[in-house]
Amino acid sequence: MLASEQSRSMKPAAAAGKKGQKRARQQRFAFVTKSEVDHLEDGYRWRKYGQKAVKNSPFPRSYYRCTNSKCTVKKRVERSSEDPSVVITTYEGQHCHHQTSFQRGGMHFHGAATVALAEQMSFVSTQQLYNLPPLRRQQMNPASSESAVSSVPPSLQQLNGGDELRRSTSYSPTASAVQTPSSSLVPPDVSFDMGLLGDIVPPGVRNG
DNA sequence: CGAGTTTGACCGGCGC
DNA sequence: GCGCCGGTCAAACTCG
Repeated sequence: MLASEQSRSMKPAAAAGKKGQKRARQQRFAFVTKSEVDHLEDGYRWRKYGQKAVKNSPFPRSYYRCTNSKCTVKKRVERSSEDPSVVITTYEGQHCHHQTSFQRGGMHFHGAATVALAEQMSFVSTQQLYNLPPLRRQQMNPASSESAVSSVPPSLQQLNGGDELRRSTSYSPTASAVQTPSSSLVPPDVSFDMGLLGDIVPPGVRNG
């Protein structure tokens, strides 16, 4: 019986393979989205492959993967311990394909905007977003957690509940002191060629 | 029947 | 060296 358990021999480097270059290869960007649902419809198909309870938050963290075998994009979804209505979504990697399901009538395109935005920002030097100091999970006092929430621009907290996404969507450095102005949400350097957004989000909505 | 979700167990790295 | 924690896989279960 135990043999079956041993037969697992899971993939090395797969489990917490944070061996410097082993990971940290794909671009990552975190979002702070004000939403009641964890799983935001972004036009892509995600498959949940794990869920874990984290220390900083009473809410579990969900791990999603793109159903596309060619796509190695991963998504981490967790709620803010301070604001249960705030969902922190961390994307890792880039989609090598277009949205898979658009015919879904119930799709909330605001989520699509989120990801589209993410893709656009993906080449904004993710490292900049993750410019956080070498603070592991040690001194992760609740205060640090607040820092993450604090990084949320006031515009987020003032959302009324209708058109929140376009303003609540903001990449957060995750517990970092790197305060990024909302205006940076759409850096002028980035060619917002209406790539995905233009396809998903109406011009009016993109009015950052 | 297939795809997706759920849950438990395990690994690997890091901190102390 | 040990313990803790995050991250991933795999099998089982559920729903369409």
